[in-house]
Amino acid sequence: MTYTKQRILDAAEELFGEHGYSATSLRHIIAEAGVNLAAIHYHFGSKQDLLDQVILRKAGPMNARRLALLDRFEEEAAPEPASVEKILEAFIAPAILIDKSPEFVKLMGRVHAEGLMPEIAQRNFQPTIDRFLSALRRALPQMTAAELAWKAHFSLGAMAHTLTVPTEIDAQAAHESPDVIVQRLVAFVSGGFRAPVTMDKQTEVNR
Amino acid sequence: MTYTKQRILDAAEELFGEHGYSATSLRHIIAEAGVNLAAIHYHFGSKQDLLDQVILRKAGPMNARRLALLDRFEEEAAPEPASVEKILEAFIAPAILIDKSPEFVKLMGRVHAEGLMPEIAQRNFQPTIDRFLSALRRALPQMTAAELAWKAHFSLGAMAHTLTVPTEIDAQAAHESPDVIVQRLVAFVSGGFRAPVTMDKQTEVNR
DNA sequence: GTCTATACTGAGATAGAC
DNA sequence: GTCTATCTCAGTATAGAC
Repeated sequence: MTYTKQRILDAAEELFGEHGYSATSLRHIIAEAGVNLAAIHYHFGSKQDLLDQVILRKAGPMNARRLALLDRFEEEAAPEPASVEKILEAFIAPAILIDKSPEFVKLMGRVHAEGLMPEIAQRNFQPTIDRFLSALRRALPQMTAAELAWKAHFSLGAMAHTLTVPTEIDAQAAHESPDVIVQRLVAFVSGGFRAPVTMDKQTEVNR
Repeated sequence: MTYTKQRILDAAEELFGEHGYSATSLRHIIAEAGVNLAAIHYHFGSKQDLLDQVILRKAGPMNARRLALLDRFEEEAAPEPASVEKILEAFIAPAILIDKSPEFVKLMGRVHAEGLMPEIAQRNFQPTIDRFLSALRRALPQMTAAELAWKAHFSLGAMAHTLTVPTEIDAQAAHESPDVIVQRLVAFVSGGFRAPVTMDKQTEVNR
């Protein structure tokens, strides 16, 4: 990897995380990186592809950490399946605690939030997601596939929203340590997973 | 309201919901609406202000419905406070079931997701949010303010993510009726709210 | 008051010289 | 590999027709 390419990736990670994807122009990035505009298109092809590369550079280690944690928790629980809490912790903690790099955490939150998770990244994440879904199926054998999929969807939403700047939270609460935030989020989504469904009646709203 | 202004609002609501805010150009909107480009700036000032007006046009009735439901549920439960489930249902259902207008539902999801909830809309939503937070405080008197704020934050994330196109869900599950989705989401976030916090130990990840 | 024609600035992208 | 110049299209601003 050339020096120029490296500088572009670093600047892009910082600026995308700080201001979001749309709000960051390639001209901001070249100013921060001290390179020429065309260099971005030479090395990456497009702004979208640059985002892909920024994500993929760190997503690999992040997902490896997730899978390692899941393996460990499953070993510790054997022969029983790992608990819902542990499985969700293995998925969530590496996303928030990744090597003390808050820029990347914010970036991942923004990428989820802006609906930009690109196909390339999606492909990269799919094996990890599949592995976690099958772990959850073992932990919750009575749950239907549709219900599991929805609960995973809700959980991803809660996680993504948490990764972005939490402006809705009191300033005080927002300054809690990442460890505490992980615990709060894991407890919340675990409660959601364990909650029973009540599908036997119309919603009250339509009475 | 002039005919031109009306046409612009309708076209903007449809296109913002369909393709997102950033991906929709003002020139797309004027083509759909059959008006002149400058008419947008005459009537609305800017693209951002146009989005504000699109949201405010329907947010008022939506929040009114939320508050009406909350009032009814609180009356029915009196003298006890309304249950967490009912409070959350009163908040979530109108966002998803709003007058059979899936375009606006998608738009609200995208606005939350792209982090665009503009200040004007924020001001418009704040009284409703405050009303619901105080209802939740009554339903969960033992919960600390920080914990309640975080759980509301997680719930908003799950809801916003759900409003967007649920590509991560199986095609089958995605075609469930809005009623069922409301029930699933209410059950999920209610479980999250009722889940106990376990703040008494370090996360396992750091061992 | 409403709307149109036109132009300005900055965005992402590309071709070609070096 | 890198840089200059240029293209198209975005949001925006304004002058003026009706």
